[in-house]
Formats: sequence, C-alpha cells, structure tokens
Amino acid sequence: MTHMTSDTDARPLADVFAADCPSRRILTHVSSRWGGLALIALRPGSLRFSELKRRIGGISERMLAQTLQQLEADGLIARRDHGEVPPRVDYRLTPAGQEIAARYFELAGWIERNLPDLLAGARPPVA
Amino acid sequence: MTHMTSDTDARPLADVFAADCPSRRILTHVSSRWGGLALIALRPGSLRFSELKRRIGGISERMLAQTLQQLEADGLIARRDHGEVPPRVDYRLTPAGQEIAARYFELAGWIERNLPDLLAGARPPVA
DNA sequence: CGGGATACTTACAAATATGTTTGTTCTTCC
DNA sequence: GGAAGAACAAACATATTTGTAAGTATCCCG
Repeated sequence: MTHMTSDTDARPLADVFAADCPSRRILTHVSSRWGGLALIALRPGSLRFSELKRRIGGISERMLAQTLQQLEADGLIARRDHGEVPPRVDYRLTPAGQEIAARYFELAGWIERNLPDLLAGARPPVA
Repeated sequence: MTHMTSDTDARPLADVFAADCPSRRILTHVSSRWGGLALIALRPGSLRFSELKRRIGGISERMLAQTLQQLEADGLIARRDHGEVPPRVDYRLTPAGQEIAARYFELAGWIERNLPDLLAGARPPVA
C-alpha cells in the first residue's frame, strides 16, 4: 500500500480538471443529489434500506437503490444481506467512505451553519 | 452578526435532510458538475472568463457563464467588469467562497490522492 | 478590410437524472 | 383471509441538465 499524502497537501488538483479522470466519476457520485446525503446519513452507523429511506426525506426507492449501488461499486459503502426472509439488508460506510463522508459533512455542515449569512448575501466573518 | 459555530461541530445536520432547505440549493450549486471545479480553479486568485474556460477542460461557454452566475448569486464569487471594450471581466472568490472552496478542495483532493486505492476496491488504510 | 479575440446570450437538441407505478416473495399482525 | 412491511427490479414518463451552434458589439492587428 502506498502511503497517503497528507490531507493538507494543496497541489492544484491537475487531474480533476481533466474531463476523463476517473476521480470525476466518484466525485460525481458523492456530490450527486442523494449520494452525499446517504453518506452523511450513514456516518453514525449502519442503517437498513427502509431506515435510510425514511431518514433522507424526499428520496424515492428507485433513487435510493441506485445511489446505494453506485456508492457500493465505488467502494464507499458496504452492503450486508442477512439472507433472511422477509429481506433484511443493511448498509454501512467503508473506511474510504468514512473519509469521504467526513469531508462532505464538513462542506455541508459549514454551509448549513452559515446559511443565514449566505442567504443575506453578507460575507460571513471568515476566521 | 451571529457567532459562528465551530467547524468541528458534529451535529447530525437535520436541515440538509429536509427536501426544502435552502442549504440544499447552495450545496447543489457547489457540487454541480462544474460548480466545484470553478471554485477550486479560483482558489489561487482571480481569473478572467476565458482563462477559466481554458483551465476547466471540457466546459462550454454556456455552462461556464451559467455556473458563474449561480455562484455569484449565492455570494460565493464576485464578478468585476472593468467596463472596457473589448470586454474584460474577472472573477474571484468571496470570503464565503474561499471557505467553501477549501472544503470542496479537501474532498476532491482526498479522492484524487487515494484514487488508485479506490479504483482497486481496496479499503485504504485509514489513519 | 477580413480575422480573431473578448464575454457573453439565445434558440434548439440531446443526454442524463429523477419520479411513478407495478410487481415480487415471503412473513407477521389483526 | 386480507393488509402491511421488507428490499428491491423493471418499465415507462418527465424533468433537469448539459451541449452545440449561432449571433452581438467592439476593438486591434496586419
């Protein structure tokens, strides 16, 4: 395993500017309408399909299923089928998913916390 | 001005789960196909329209204009028209834009740096 | 004078994302 | 015996996003 570069590395992100870089695909999934919400929802712990559906207000079953499949294919969440009947399946973040969820959470969290200032068009008092 | 809650506050983000929360709109713009890239591109400093277009490979003029207008309306970037002819306009991040760009940059950066591990489906060694 | 650059805008068309409805296969509850 | 819940899949319709091509006004360059 290669060592991970530091999180504060500030290289210009050359690749992500390239239209055909695979990182774009993952970034797209993560920041799709439901992808990020699903990741955030799973941060506290694993959830079942129906629990996720109830928690992420407004999502349809089709979208939830599709979103979960994408994130699973990207290796960000893990699906566990208990093989019972009636069906019982739950989802949880993989280690990579936790890393990404944490970062998306910071983004969403900052926006939410500073929403009043943003809506007012006022420049929030940057630290 | 209200005081800002700390950046490491880990509340569950109740609002963002609500379909009609305004934070969704901003989050959508930021994480739209081009929004985040534009923010990242502007991190080093202001750029003109055509410079942005060249830097963000693959973007059309239409999309760039639209993206910039959204981000401007959200108060994340500032547009300055030099009033010259031929036109000369440049864009730069507002303080709020810098905050958000920094967080999006961390997300995109982490993905890009750990891309090999992600593509391999291997769980990266989380710190 | 023709050509190119600048920063867009406005149709129009295609691609993608999302939603709705129905169905499946069992089980438990009333 | 219905009825409801579980975790989806498939078909179909629509909405939203994105792209393409062309046009606008003005200037400078050769």
